[in-house]
Amino acid sequence: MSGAPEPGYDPYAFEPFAVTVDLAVFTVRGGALHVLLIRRGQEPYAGAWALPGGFVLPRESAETAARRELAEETGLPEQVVADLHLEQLRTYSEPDRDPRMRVVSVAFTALVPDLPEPAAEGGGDAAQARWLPLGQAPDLAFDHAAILADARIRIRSKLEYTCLATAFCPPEFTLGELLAVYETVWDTVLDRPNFRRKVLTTPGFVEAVPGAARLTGGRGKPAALYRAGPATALHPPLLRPEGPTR
Amino acid sequence: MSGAPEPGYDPYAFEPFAVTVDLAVFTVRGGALHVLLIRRGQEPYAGAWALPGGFVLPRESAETAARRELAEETGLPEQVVADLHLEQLRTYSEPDRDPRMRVVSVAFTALVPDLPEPAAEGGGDAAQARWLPLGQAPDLAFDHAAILADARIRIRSKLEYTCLATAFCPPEFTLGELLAVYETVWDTVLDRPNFRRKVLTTPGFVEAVPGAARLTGGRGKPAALYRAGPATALHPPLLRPEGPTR
DNA sequence: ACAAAAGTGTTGCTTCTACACCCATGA
DNA sequence: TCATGGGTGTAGAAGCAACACTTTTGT
Repeated sequence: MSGAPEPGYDPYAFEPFAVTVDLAVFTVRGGALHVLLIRRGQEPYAGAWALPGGFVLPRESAETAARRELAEETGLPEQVVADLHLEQLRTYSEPDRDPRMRVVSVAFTALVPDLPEPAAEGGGDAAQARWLPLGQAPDLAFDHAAILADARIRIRSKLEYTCLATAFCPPEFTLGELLAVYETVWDTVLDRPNFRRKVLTTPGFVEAVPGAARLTGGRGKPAALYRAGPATALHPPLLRPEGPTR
Repeated sequence: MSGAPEPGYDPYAFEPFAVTVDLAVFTVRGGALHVLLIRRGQEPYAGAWALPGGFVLPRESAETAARRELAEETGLPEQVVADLHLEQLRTYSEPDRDPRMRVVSVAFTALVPDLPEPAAEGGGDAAQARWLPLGQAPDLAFDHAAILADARIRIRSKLEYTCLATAFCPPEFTLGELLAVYETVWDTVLDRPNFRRKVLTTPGFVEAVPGAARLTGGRGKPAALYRAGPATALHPPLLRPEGPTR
């Protein structure tokens, strides 16, 4: 930024802006990508579904506000919210995106493992918080449908060149579970042996948990367990097939 | 966002936020990456260099404000500003990033071809606008050094998997010029024949201008001319070498 | 003739893809 | 013993890196 408002630095010289945060929090559950939504308890859009979020307080950064609102509005466990990897998506600033007043919203994306349904009784304004599958997402308040669409595009391409997919998995996971994350988010079918090799030969993507194994589908050979490794980028990337394979 | 301020919708109920935009506009000139900076004419940081930018007006989106401020503060040609590809970098919202008041800033990145020095006399608050090489960038006002660093990281990786490099080139360019863009931004040396093949075999990256050729260094064989093609993504990507080759 | 820059060809290596096949477990 | 999911092997194709070599211009 640069330059001051012409009359000087009077903070009240302009029509004020409100600054909010919105969160697109995703998880993979039962072969479908789900997003965490709340049902609004107040006007405008009372009763409609919306992304969790809310106003940034005077002494907060957007990141801090995002974490606070997520904890308040959804029943996500304390620890999950604290450790969450939040990533800025972009900022939405169209003048009429909120009917009340001028509201600029900083949108974030986050990925979490499949968790139990959040406590139905969130605090704050949210009457209800639920995971809903993207395929049958209801109409959303404000411009949240657009934000959600942008967030989905972002995470789809992020899986290609980052190690973020492990964020969808519990602390210890099988390669089959990791594969399912990719297949679900990309809506494709990947070759299991090749996927396996790619993941294991990328240094730092995953680390084996020695000796550990787990049965997944009830049947079949128990699968070895892995933890997320220290790597964050995927070089070279894991490209998704172009044609819709599914 | 969701939920209203507790007392209702009174826009003045909270300490107001100001919303600004900041722009990191890059060009490649003489083998060095340059950024467009202005010298501030007012307090705070009067006399210091800063990224161009300014306040978002009540009826503007951040994108509109960015374009307007860029036109006002720097002498960039009308047409260049209108056609510019602006991309949001991220939003900076630390509470004390501006000493005057609470200011949240939406940062943008843009790439332009090597242009003549902007008119020294920008309008608005900017006393002066200049291209400065990144290597010898001065201290910047506010948190602009951090924004600039983030922007640089972003464009470096964007060259890998998008066709954005052509935005640094004039409408018609040689492959040698495009190569120079990559080598400058990445600070590496690339193999010319391999680079050439990669660019030409990526559908839609560049289009040949039939029959056209241009002498570049004064000497040597005239180079064929190309235009930017319709493609925007680079699949598969053009990965930069890891070790600092230069 | 020489230097400089553009452009072509070739070879070997690495990576990816497709698919066949074996292993461990529950029903 | 069969179905199911985990895991290994391999041959062909594709892509990439390195480098030798040809072409066209100005001096």
